[in-house]
Amino acid sequence: MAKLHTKTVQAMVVSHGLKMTPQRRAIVEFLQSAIAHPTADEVLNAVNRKFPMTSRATVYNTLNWLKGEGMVREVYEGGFVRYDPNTSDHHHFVCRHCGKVEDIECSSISALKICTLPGNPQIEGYEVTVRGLCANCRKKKKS
Amino acid sequence: MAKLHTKTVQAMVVSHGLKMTPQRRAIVEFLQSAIAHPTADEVLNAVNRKFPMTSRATVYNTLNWLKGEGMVREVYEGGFVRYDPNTSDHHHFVCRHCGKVEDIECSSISALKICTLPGNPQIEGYEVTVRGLCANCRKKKKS
DNA sequence: ACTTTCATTTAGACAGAATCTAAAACTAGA
DNA sequence: TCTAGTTTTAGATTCTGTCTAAATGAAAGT
Repeated sequence: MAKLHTKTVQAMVVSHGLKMTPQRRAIVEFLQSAIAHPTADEVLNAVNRKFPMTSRATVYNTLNWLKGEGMVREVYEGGFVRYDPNTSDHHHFVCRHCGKVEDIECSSISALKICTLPGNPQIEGYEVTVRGLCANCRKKKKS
Repeated sequence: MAKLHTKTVQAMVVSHGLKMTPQRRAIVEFLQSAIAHPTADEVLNAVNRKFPMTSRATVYNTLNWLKGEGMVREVYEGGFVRYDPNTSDHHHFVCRHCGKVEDIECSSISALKICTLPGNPQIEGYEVTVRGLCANCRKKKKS
């Protein structure tokens, strides 16, 4: 599964009869370069550094569209909605102390065996949130 | 681990030098009887049916206190914060069609083996969100 | 049962996040 | 270049959640 890519977005935009704009491009590019999981506000600030007049509405429209197309994931942790540009199958680690959200490769976790669930729903996937103390906070606590 | 229980809450309240009020009781009772995972607003509406003057602040205060005491869990799905009165260790199933959130017993899922994560953080627990089509939506799609 | 104390409730103000609107600007294709 | 139709923008609006100060009410002692 591909990570968020400008070309992919461009193609997606065109195939939907939409238009590629500098703002959309800037949003996508920021998301690509983001190491962490930015909030909508962080995206807005970042894009504003490039296009000082970008409005909140544009950022939300674009994020929601990307979400709808499955090109970003929404992650809610510590009372904030964050956007995750990594759409490849993966899980999350959340630090209970600093609140940081880190990606976990699928391969770091054993596959889940899900037995029959009540009602027998159709299972399409799953994601795991691991909680604990991140390396940094762990070190700080010790010293 | 116990589910939310009026007696437990009563004891907890007293042991903290707090006071048991009809509003708190109504909130707890509604959470107990809730099959689904109500939003703060749904709690407010439900409690207002019994005590028409209950204010938003009271509901949030109580929910936050219960959360702080570990007597309810916060769950975020479909853009909404929900409250889960089931504090026993369990996971969630989310229907991609109707958005319903259902509890999954721990025993329905095989234990996870988490290999060494980058940075070697201290792992304290994990929760799983299974996604798919619930029994109801599955039936409707077929017909 | 009465009083006192102090937590709690209330309504409404407030703050922040997200959505909506209508007019202006722009993209992309002809 | 021109045009049609999408997108952007600023600001208004809505919604969630928090805060405040005044009024209320629970619980313990009398």
